[in-house]
Amino acid sequence: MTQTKTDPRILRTRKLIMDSFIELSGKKDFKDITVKDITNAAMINRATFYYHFEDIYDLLEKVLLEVLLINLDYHDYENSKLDEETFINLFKAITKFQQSLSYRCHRSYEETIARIIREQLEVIFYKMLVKEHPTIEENVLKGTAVMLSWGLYGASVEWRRTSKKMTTPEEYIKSVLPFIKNGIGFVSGNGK
Amino acid sequence: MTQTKTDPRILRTRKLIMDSFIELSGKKDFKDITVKDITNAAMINRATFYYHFEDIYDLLEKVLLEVLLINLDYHDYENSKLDEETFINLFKAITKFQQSLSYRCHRSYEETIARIIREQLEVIFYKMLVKEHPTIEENVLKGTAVMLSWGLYGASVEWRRTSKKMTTPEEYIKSVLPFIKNGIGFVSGNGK
DNA sequence: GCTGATTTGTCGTATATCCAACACATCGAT
DNA sequence: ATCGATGTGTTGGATATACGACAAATCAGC
Repeated sequence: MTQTKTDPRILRTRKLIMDSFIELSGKKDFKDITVKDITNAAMINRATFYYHFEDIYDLLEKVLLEVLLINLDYHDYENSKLDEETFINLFKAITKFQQSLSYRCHRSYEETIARIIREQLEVIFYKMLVKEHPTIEENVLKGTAVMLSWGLYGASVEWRRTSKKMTTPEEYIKSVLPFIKNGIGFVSGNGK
Repeated sequence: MTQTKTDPRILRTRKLIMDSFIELSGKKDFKDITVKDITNAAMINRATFYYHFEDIYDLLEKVLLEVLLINLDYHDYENSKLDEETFINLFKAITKFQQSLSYRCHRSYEETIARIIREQLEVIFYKMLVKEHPTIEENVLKGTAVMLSWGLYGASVEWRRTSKKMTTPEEYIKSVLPFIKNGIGFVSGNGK
C-alpha cells in the first residue's frame, strides 16, 4: 500500500533527536534531561527541535510510542483472533516493553508509559473487535476495548508488583484469562 | 585557534555523501559507481549532491584527500625537521594510505591518488622548508618541494612494484635517503 | 528571599536541502 | 544504427533547518 512520502530531512532530524534522547535516557533520569542537552547531542538547533516537538514531554511520548510499536504493532495481530494465544502474546509484549526501558529513568514517567500502553492496546483491541463483530454497535466495541486494555495493563502492573520473581508473564496471564474470556463470551453469543 | 563555523547541515550532508561513496567503493569499482547510486545510498537529493560537489570526480578527490589527511597531515609534522626520521614517517604514511584503499577500486583512479599524494607531500615539504629556510627564495623552495614530493612518491611506486614483498617501507626508504639528503644538503650549506 | 546563571520558547531572516521538470548524454539490447 | 531505459546536470520554487536576538521562566547557590 502506498504511503505519503515524508521529506527525508524530517526523517533524519527526528531520528537524530529521538536517538539522542534515548541515549541520554541511558545516562540521566528523565527529569534531569533538558532540551538543551538533546539539541546539543543531536547537533541541531533549538528552533528545529520546537519545529518537530511541542516540548520535551511531547518527545518522550513519541519516543515511547515508537519503541512500543516495535513490540506492539497492530499489523502483527491483523490476522489474529481474540483468543488465548493473542492475549498471551499481547501480555508478553507489554512486559517485554516495560523491561526494555532503562530502570533508572523509568520511574519518572511511568504514568506516561502506562497511558501509551493502554492507548495502543485499545487501538489493537478495537480494530480486532471491529473485524470480528462488524455489526455490533461502535460504542459497545469501544467500551469493550477500553475494558480489555485497562484490564490487561492492570494485569501487568500486578504481575510486576507481586509475581514477577516467581512466574513468567505467560503463566501469570493464564490465571486471569477466564475472567477476560467471559467478557468476550458475551459478544460472541456463548453461554454462561 | 578559532575556526569559522560551518553550518551543521553542510557537515552532515557531506558526511552522508562521503560515507556512502566509501561504502559503495567497497562493493563496486569506481567506474561503475553513479551519482544516482550515491544519492540513493545517502538518501539525499541529486541537486544537493551538485550543491556540494562539481561531479563524481570532485567527490573522489575530496574523499581521497580526507582519508589521506588522516595519515598525512601537516600538523603532525609542524615540529619536525627535514631529517631521516621525518622521511621515514612520511614514506610509511604514504604506503599505509595506499594499502588502506580497497584493492578492487584502487586501479580505476590510481592517477588521481598519485596526484593527491604528491600535492599533499608538496604542501608539507614546502611548509617545512619555509620554516627551516625562511630567507631562501620562494621559487627555490617551491622547486625543492616539488622534487622531494615526486621523489618520495616515486620511491613508493618502486617499492610496491619491486620490493614490497621482501622489504618493509622503512628499510626501503633508507636505501634512497642518501640521494635525498644531498638535495637537502645543498640548501643547508653542507658540503658535497 | 535574592541574584546571577541557565534554560525555555519564540520570532524574523538566511541558508541548505527537497522536489519536479526538463534537455541532453550515455548505456545496453536488438 | 536504432531505440528505449537510465543517468546527468541544471533550474525555480517550496520547505526544513540554522542563527542570533529577545523576554520570560526556572534553577542553584548564598
